[in-house]
Amino acid sequence: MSQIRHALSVTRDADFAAWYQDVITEAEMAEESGVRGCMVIRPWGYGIWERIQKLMDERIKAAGVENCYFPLFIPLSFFAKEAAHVDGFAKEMAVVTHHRLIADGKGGLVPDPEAKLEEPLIVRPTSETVIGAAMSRWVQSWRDLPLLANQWANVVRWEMRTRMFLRTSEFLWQEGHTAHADRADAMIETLRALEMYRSFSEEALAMPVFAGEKPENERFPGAVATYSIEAMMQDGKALQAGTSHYLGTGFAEAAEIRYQDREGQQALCHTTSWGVSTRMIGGVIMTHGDDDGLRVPPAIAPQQIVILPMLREDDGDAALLAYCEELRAALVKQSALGEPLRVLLDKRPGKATQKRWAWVKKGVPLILEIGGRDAAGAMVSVLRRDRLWREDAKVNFAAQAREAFLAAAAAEIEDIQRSLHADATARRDANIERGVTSLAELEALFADEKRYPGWVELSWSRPGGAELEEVVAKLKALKLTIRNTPLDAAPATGTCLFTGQPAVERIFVARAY
RNA sequence: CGGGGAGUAGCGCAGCCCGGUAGCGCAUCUGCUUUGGGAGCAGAGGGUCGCAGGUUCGAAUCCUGUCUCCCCGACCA
Repeated sequence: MSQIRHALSVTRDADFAAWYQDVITEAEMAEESGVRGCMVIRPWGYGIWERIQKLMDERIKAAGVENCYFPLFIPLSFFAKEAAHVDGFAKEMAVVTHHRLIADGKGGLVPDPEAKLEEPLIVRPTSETVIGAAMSRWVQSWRDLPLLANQWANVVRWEMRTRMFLRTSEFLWQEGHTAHADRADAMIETLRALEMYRSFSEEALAMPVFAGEKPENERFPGAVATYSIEAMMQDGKALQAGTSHYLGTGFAEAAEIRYQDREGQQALCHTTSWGVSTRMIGGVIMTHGDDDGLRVPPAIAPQQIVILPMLREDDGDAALLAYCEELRAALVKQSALGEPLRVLLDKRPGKATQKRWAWVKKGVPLILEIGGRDAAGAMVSVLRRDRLWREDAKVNFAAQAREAFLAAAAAEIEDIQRSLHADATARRDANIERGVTSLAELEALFADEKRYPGWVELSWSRPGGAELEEVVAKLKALKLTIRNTPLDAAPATGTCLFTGQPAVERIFVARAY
């Protein structure tokens, strides 16, 4: 087994952070842009994002939410209206202060002091405030509610430390914003969005997650309650992959989103917001990637099957290409996961082996290498990306009769989707410790700096305020954070290992990205 | 924002300490031979050494500033 010559130069075991960077580079997903914290998303990475967009957008629309678009720039005064919101974002904001450049006399350009804006504009870090302003115009009567809006957009947060896809200064996302007549209706929407994210993550990304409520210290600035989906990466750390917030009436008060109820009284709306971003792609890399690069779940793979003709640059190529084209045509008539198969015939010149390793690193689910003998004998040579190596350390090609392969291809694509999800779920569940009942046990578990043991699920008394701050500080000493209170957890048992009070619920505790 | 490391050909790097006019591997191109599983040999092309100043007869190399990236911390829907 050790003779396997992997496609990447860094393994996950040797250096997980370097491996993550290497996958992104080698799979040609994204690259440096030269602008601090901002990345160029290359076709393969953007193709995955387009798949995520398409499948998520269908779910959003199915829930009756309509897409719209709001400005990139937000007047500073809009933002200043909700105090907690300002506090949460003030330190990481890009601000536009001028509208013109002039020559500095040294061959460069500087902002023209004469062209200073009356009121600075901030580049949106999130759009609650602008969308709130629109909602206050759109909502007049109880008949206008609920108001369900979403936008696909880019946002900017000037983070101190950035990592490709996981935390970039600019990122792409969708943000849903809704207004409701009362708390109950808004909570239903908040939890609907959370469940949409949970099922999307499991079904489309094949990434198992726990959906639950964040502790009060982790709430979105200005929110009354914040919910998240949390995924476990292969290094055992947690990734918050999506959030849904119940905002109460605070934002409605700031933006004056009011309606006249059935009794003729003015009332404040209850609002929600929810979003997922390009961070999900980082989650897919760290959930499914291996030492040969990315493995893309078929549901979000820009191409699910790549056909590589073994071109010889001779007279036989024409017949070989005709066979491959005919194979492609037969495949795209089939459907898997509810959509036609996405199949690419890679006719570019070059050696088939080199092209093969490029596709392996990109993680395309099925690779077909077709030579002259396959064409003559009505055969295909099939390589499953999720089962790349044989026991003897050779690449795991399976020679199959063309007809047999065609009959099974769609099922095989669906099997890869299932298999990636099953593997990720098994790995996650094997790395959750549930037997911790005291702080001393928790500390002992994380005592070894070299070996991070994964997540801990434990029971606590859900302290708040100063008492919670103490708990957070104790966990911080172990580099741990509270991820969420899973909605489907077993009932809490015993006493809280932090406060000694009777436990009321279970939480996940983990290191996080 | 603090500490550490780095920026030299498309990619990965050496050269820097001790200034003398640009090098290696992979990739690319050409030719020949191979080729059913990550080919071999020979030859060729490609770089204002991150950027801006300074010192010097001369700077990839020394000095100052600045931008960007990576790691650790702080911060962080």
